[in-house]
Amino acid sequence: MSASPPEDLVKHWESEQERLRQQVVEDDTEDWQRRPDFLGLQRVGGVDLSFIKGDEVNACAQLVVLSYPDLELLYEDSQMVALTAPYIAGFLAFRETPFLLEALQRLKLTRPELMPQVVFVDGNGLFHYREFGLACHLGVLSGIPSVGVAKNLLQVQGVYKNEEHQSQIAVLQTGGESFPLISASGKVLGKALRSCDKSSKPVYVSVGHRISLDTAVRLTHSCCRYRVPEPIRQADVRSREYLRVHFPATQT
DNA sequence: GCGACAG
DNA sequence: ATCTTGTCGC
Repeated sequence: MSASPPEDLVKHWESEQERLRQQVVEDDTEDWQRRPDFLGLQRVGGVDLSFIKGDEVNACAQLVVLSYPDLELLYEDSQMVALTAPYIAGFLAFRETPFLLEALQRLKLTRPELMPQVVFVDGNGLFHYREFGLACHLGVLSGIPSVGVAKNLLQVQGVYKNEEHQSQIAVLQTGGESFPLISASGKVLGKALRSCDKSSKPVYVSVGHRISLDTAVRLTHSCCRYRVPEPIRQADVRSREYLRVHFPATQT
């Protein structure tokens, strides 16, 4: 048996994304999503991976569940994992999804009553080269409503990080204001959101699964104490803290 | 060859 | 993702 050349692996991944893309539900499927105050929403999840400096393989996979609307910690799980897939822009899901699904599975087995009603993902959803980013991937494979929130703009489908984009950002004055990210074909793939009053740098929100874009943007804003929505921020903080405690930097 | 490149 | 201290501002 010989390993497939990297280019063959990428071709396989592309076809897998195109196949799973058909299963994405871009609409609100839950009652709480249609309520002005999200009445009925009680648990929001966040996932993230943090890495040891200079180590491409070992990472801490983190899942947190926060209460809504108070955003207090209900559950957290940190697990060291060994990644196998490399990071390739557009294929982040093949690197991270397996370990995020495992975390959700552990929660289901140990504390099923704490399963989140929606999960925030560090990365894009439909705002992606083939409209199937990490948030869609995790959403479809888990069946849980998901939202993608990227901290940096991915130049995709005719959306450019140019002066026009910068001027659109400059118009956003207060938390909650946004503008659409429109593909060359005219579809709104996501929105740039000023997530709080304090930060002028927007986050990029897109549909993962089982939620509409407008609901995803509104929910993201309602989960922001700082620029990054609290579920993702907590997952990031806690996974890095785990690494700091368990893998202290080597001193010279 | 040059630029882009979620995390 | 991570490399990295101080610094300006509320």
